[in-house]
Amino acid sequence: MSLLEELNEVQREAVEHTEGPSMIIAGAGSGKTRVLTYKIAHLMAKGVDPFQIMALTFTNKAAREMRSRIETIVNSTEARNVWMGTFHSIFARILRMEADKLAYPANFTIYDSDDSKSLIRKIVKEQQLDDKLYKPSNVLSRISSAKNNLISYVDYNNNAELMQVDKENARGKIGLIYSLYQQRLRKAFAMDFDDLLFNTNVLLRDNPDVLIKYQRRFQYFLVDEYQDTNYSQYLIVKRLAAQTENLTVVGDDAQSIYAFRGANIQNILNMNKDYPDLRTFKLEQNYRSTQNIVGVANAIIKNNKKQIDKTIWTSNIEGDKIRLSSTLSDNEEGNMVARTIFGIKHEEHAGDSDFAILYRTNAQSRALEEALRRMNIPYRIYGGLSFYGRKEIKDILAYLRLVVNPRDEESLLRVINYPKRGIGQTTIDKLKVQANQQGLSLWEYMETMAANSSIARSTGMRIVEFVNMIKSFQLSLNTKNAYELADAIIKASGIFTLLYQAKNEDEGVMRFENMEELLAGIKEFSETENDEEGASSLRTLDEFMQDVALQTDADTDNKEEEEKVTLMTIHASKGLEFPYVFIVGLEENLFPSLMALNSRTELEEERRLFYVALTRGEKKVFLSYSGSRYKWGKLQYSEPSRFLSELDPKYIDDQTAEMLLFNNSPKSTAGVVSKKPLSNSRLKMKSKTTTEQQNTKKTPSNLTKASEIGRGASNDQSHSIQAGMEVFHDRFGRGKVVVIEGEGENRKATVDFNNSGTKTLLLRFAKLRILKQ
DNA sequence: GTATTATCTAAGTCT
DNA sequence: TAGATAATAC
Repeated sequence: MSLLEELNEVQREAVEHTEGPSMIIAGAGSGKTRVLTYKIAHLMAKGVDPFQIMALTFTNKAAREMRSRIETIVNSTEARNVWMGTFHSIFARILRMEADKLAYPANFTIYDSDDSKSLIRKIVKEQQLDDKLYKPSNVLSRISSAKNNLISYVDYNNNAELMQVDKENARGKIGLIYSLYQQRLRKAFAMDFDDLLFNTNVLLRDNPDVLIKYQRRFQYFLVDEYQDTNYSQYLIVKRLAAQTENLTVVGDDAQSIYAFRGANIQNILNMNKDYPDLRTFKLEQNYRSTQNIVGVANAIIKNNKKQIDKTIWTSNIEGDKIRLSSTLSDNEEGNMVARTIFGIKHEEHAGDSDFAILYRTNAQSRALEEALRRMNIPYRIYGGLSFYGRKEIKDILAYLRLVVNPRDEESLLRVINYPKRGIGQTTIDKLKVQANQQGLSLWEYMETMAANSSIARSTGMRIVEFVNMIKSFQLSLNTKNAYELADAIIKASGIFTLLYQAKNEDEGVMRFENMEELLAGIKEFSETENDEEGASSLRTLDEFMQDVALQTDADTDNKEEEEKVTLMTIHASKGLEFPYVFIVGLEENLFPSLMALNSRTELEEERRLFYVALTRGEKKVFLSYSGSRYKWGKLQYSEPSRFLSELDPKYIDDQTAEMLLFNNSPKSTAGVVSKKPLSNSRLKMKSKTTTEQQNTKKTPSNLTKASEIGRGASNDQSHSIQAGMEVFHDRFGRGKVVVIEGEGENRKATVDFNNSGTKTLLLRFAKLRILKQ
């Protein structure tokens, strides 16, 4: 079979092993997508009905891409019949079909985490709990991890251990909040993200007929990024695949970066316990990156204790070394990255889309954006405040959601007085109380008001008007297509006028355009044919809304926007590759994150994250850190990441010292960069001791805190250094001071180093130690 | 009930 | 810094 010829031996074996359980341990860049794609193609070529194949991918976009590649390979559009997508989207689809078994309507709403948090905030308020103790995000993550481990709210409240832990943390009411939260979700006909998986498990557990139906329907299961599945996902797969055990999982323990949302690496490690017949394939040849990149990444990941034994190698060229640079501020870091991109574009004829800038946190994107804009380099940011996260989009979507499911209370409250229609907080509070007394949802109560014409108060009239408006939209749900209805909603609700008028304000134009973009998206949806039901079927708003909650930035295709530099978090870059990769902000407390320093497991996850970042690069990887950075509006000084000292110097082109001087403009008073050598760890220890000596009584907790302004800037010895002295520099070694210039902050020394030549160093950075006066 | 102003507070990664 | 909420004035 010709399609197999394009695979290496292990890849081919993995593809040809179609019956029974198999696990593919796929190192970074080893062609796992290729194997998955070919395996599905191979199954189809063997005559397996594509309707019997379920493939769970990490993003919906990945699924789409895989699908079109399969279509090319097998030269047929049959691949569209493979069920392919993320866990959340595939099982949301199944839940909608089987909703009645769970006493939900098929058009239930999916609450995103903002909805979830706002609901929790309300519950905390209603229960008159301390909102300092019960922060929505904390409570939600507690609930979320319970759900991911299939602990229902009833189980939770009956679980002595969990209750004890909460009590000890002075958060004994989390069980109660969980219960109320679930009840409110149900009342709103809503599920949160975790419910999609939780309820799928409930569905398959409590309805043997349904389970059997899907076990028969799907004969082959393929799961990508298996290292990032949680218990809930694991059990769904296990249940569905129990009949045929034709299960292929692909993953790499070294790239597990989602433990924070319940991903359980044990799912990979325990595969052979669950499936004694398991065949394991190891893909160890990296086809993506240069030897230098593979080498540096391997050296990094070696610092983690727990991992599956494997050796990633490549026959690619050696390539350039990984360049490490430092700057004084985050803005300069941005400038440096932009300048480098500009240079490479011209020298190496690279396109903008060949570059990616990866960072640990979304907040870091701003300085980079500004720098790219200054250099006229087109870019696109993925994640962060994504399109669907913008206020104007959420407002519109809230209307659309409300029309599809009027019991969706989050949406109702969002738009009941937007645009302003004279229904204020006091009215809403009254409505809530009355609805509660009658045991009705807010919407149901408002409906009875509409039917009951005896209400004459002007506010009552406004409520009736609002209810009637929503109801009139509902009447068109099945007669108008999604676009026609959405357009009508925007106009009739007053949103269009409001945003049109706001066009004069600074942000207004953007908002209006965003609204237009959303409408264009809905229009496109309305005009595409429905795969399953043929061209005659109307594409309704109902249908459109089903996908929206699970749409992410990574899923949106950007046809005309191809040629742009990509900015994203490392998490979002998983599975992607770029010729040139910049990893920025390699600083303590940022990467690794401050919050990950408490435990080895968390720190190891950060290290895997670094590994993922490094292995995105094909040709060149650039690392950088900055001596200072704006965080929450304040300037904070930062120290180089501990990961830098783990870099094997033989792969590194260290430019940090040069950068320090290069960036030293008299104006810039920002920043303290403590130079740390990467060449050997003993030296590193030494430098640390000197730092500690300077700050008398530096407690461990101080060490982990971001240094405050003004602290650490002092260097006792730097003031006493004079020309003629013999000094020691951590990286350049011994040398003799030739001359001292400048005052205070800008005091610098020209030093003739024994082995490194003559350098001019800013004393406040250089951390010179005096050897001989 | 609403508009304006003051104050608070968040602070990580994602479906 | 910026978004959300609380307090205040109208």
